[in-house]
Amino acid sequence: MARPRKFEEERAVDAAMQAFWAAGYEATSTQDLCDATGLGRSSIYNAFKSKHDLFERALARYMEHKNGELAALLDDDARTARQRLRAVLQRIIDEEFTRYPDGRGCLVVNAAVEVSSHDAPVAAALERDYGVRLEMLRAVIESGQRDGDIAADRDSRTLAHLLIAAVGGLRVSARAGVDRPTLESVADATLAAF
Amino acid sequence: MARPRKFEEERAVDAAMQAFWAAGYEATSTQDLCDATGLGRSSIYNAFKSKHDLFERALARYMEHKNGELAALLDDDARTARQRLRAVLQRIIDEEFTRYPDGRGCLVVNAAVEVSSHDAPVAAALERDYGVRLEMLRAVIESGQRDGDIAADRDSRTLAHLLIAAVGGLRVSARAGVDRPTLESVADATLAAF
DNA sequence: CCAGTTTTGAACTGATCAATACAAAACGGG
DNA sequence: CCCGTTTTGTATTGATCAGTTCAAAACTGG
Repeated sequence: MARPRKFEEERAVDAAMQAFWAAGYEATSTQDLCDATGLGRSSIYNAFKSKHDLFERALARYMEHKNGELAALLDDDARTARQRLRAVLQRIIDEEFTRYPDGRGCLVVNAAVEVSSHDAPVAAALERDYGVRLEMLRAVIESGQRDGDIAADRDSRTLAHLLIAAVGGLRVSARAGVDRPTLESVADATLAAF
Repeated sequence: MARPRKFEEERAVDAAMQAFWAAGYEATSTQDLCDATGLGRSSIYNAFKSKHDLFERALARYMEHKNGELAALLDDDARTARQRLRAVLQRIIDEEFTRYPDGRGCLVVNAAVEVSSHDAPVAAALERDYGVRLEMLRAVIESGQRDGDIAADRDSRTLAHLLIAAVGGLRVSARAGVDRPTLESVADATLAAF
């Protein structure tokens, strides 16, 4: 064959993801991507078509990772459906204030706001990802409705959409400077709609 | 004195606001600002310190305008408090799908997500603006509680925070591709928490 | 150890970035 | 009408932008 690649493509995508996540798409230069990945420009442009292509890969990887975390949160058999939904909201708050205290937020939300309207492939990826999360949440909500934990007369799809919107709302509010105890009371109040 | 300015500063800020709103802060170049305002570079840099300064002015103007619209919506004496809150959510949906069908969304949300974490003065402006909206909504919610329209045992501040979060959530969901009827049912479901 | 293929680093592309320099043009008070 | 001030258009700054070129280095199957 030939000379093997010295880096793992996944590691590079991970590093690029961190860069895009921390600074946004436009504000991340190709030089930033070289620094973040530790690769030269040739290596990056050899492995990926363009900055945009690398962003799509980074976004897809983020979605994969975060949806795995969401599935794990929703799989907790020790909790009621309602408690699981509350745990999802709590996770968002923990991310915004503890896990990522630098204010980077969520790459999916950032991409939806910063790039989706100017970028059809990214918009399509976001729409697909939304559908995945919707189905995960709908399944949990319906199980809660069977258990009598969540009002059975409400449309489970609508409630799933509502929970996703609540996640987005918490994230935007956190970026606007709302403090943690306030967001926790907002999360509690949100569940009153379920 | 001397030669008078041929343009009105407010008009220039308005035009810049449109540009930032449509494309985002990073993606708007100073040339774009010249094109949008119809001014030369010298005129812009003579009237404003920098691109960043012009952005702050544009953001402030946006907030002023939008908060005026919000006040008008909340002042409708013919509606109950709950109906006014629903009208606020409906306005967001109408903006996202009808008024601004190009997907530009809300400049405040865009700024919160794209720039606030890297930009202290913008973050401070967003925080102040949040406080203004919070007080307007809290006043309406408390009047609804006096009328028996909104459950009086809930904390009015928390409900106001919740409504602002709902606005942010609707906007993010709209950017992620959720359709209009779905968002309207989400808006209805949100009010079940009040 | 060599032929053939791929990766890599460094230099470089033209374009565009935000911002400035400077002089000519345009004005108002006297 | 003209002096002093401000605005404006043009040209330009050095830096950085995303992306390419190209040859040397690195590797593997034979």
